[in-house]
Amino acid sequence: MDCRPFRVEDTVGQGTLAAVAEPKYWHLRTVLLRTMDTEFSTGQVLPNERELSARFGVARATLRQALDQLELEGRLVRRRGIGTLVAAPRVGIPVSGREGGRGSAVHGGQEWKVVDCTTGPASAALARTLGLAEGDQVHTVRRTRVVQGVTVAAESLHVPSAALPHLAVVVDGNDRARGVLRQLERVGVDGQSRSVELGVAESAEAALLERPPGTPVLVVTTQYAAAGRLAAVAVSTYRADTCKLTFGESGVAVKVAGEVKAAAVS
Amino acid sequence: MDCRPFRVEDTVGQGTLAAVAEPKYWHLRTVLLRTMDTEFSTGQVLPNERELSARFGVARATLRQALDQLELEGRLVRRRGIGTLVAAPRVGIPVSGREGGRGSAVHGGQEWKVVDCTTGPASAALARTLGLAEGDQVHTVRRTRVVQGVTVAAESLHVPSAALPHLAVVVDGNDRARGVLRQLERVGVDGQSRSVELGVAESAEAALLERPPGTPVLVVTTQYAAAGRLAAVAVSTYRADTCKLTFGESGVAVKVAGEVKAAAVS
DNA sequence: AAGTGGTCTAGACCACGCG
DNA sequence: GCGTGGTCTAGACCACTTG
Repeated sequence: MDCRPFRVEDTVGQGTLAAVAEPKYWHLRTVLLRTMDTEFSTGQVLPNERELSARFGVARATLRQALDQLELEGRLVRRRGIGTLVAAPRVGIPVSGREGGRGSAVHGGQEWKVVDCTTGPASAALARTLGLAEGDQVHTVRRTRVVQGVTVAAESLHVPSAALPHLAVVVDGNDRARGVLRQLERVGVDGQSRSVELGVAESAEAALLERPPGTPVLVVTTQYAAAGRLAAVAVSTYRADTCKLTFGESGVAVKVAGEVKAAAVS
Repeated sequence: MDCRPFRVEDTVGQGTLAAVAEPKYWHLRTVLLRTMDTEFSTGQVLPNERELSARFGVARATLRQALDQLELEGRLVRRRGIGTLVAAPRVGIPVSGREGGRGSAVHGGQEWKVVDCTTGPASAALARTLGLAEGDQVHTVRRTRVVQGVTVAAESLHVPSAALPHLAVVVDGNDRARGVLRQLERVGVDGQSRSVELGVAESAEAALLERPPGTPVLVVTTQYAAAGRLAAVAVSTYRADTCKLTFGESGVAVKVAGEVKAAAVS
């Protein structure tokens, strides 16, 4: 195929030496974005990088810089050996107490798949966030969140042993994980507080997310409280390329289905 | 100065042809991160890029790829003409109904600075999110959020004219903005629902945030409801490099001051 | 003027997916 | 084998800050 829509005139020259001399890659991004919106649809593959860079009269590295931006915005997916595809709009992923899975506060629904469960002394950083002394025993459940067949998040849930007095320590692996989660349910969770920040997936999480290391992720840190005390801390890393985190608050009964494109509302 | 801590042996060779042949830039990132954590402190400047790339025996572009990662994680700040600095830990920014400014639901506190206010027909995308017909009149208040002297966010608050029947239309600029905000207060807000996703700052927001275009941002979309109807939509872009968004829920009285480093809890 | 990060180039080779 | 994106190089020039 030829994929005519991309034309050289769009970017070359840039004639008007007015403006503030926008970088080439940024201008290129804008042109690509416009063309994608008007001439392409979800899942379609763009011309390959060598082709595009030639067509726009720039070095391949410069074109890639533009594609990097679009990928960060979740507008592109690049697959080695395949090509560059127009991405589907981001999926809204509920991250609220009442909505994940079956409605438990630690959202133990079927969306979550336990990877493993370990118990050991807390690192300095972890002890600090849990309000423990360094070296105190902590259960750690690693699990992934799978939505519509796609792994969208990896999580480490840390629970001080002291918070689960009735847990049989003999069981191991998935059984123990189940035990920890069930016990945590039983303890009851009064409330929670969360934070969201940008991060990159290290090798371990990256593998779980089926992405290369360095993949941008939204890091959600949740503190679960029980009886006024901190009962658990979860660190969840959501794939930033495909996820839009939603925090529903139950009082709202607005039934607007639309999605806001940040760009479109500027 | 010499900045000895960075040593060549850390990365060159990588001898063991075991492992999965980690990319150089990723390994470099790890080495830099470790050295920064142990030998440098907040605000300190690293050796310049040409120096570092020479010291590690890689091309400057490769070194920059590693620095790009660290910058995305908020560990580095690069200033043209100055150098590369170790960044301060991210600031926790409350994004909850009760915590911003003076406690109003649309957080009208002194942290927010109105930039301008316009009224005009809604674009197709905006009309959809507000549940209006395209072309319906909408007030748009642009403002920035300044925390401790730093502009951390830019926001566009969209309110359908129909939702504010008592607004005098004659006033303009800041007066109108104040009017819109006050009227919105008066209407009352029952609840709200939010989403967070990754984006990049376009030129307009980038300027407000005092960052170059393409800067990664956390896009927070908030829907405000009043009497069961959607009364307003706010699209806020927070600087991803410096901000950690916090969603406090009032029931939690946990007083743990610590911060979780995602990396440290893996 | 000197030093810094930011942009851009032209080319090479590698790792992956598919026919 | 071939085409794709991913990595890496060596070098050039520009834009910005500071003395």
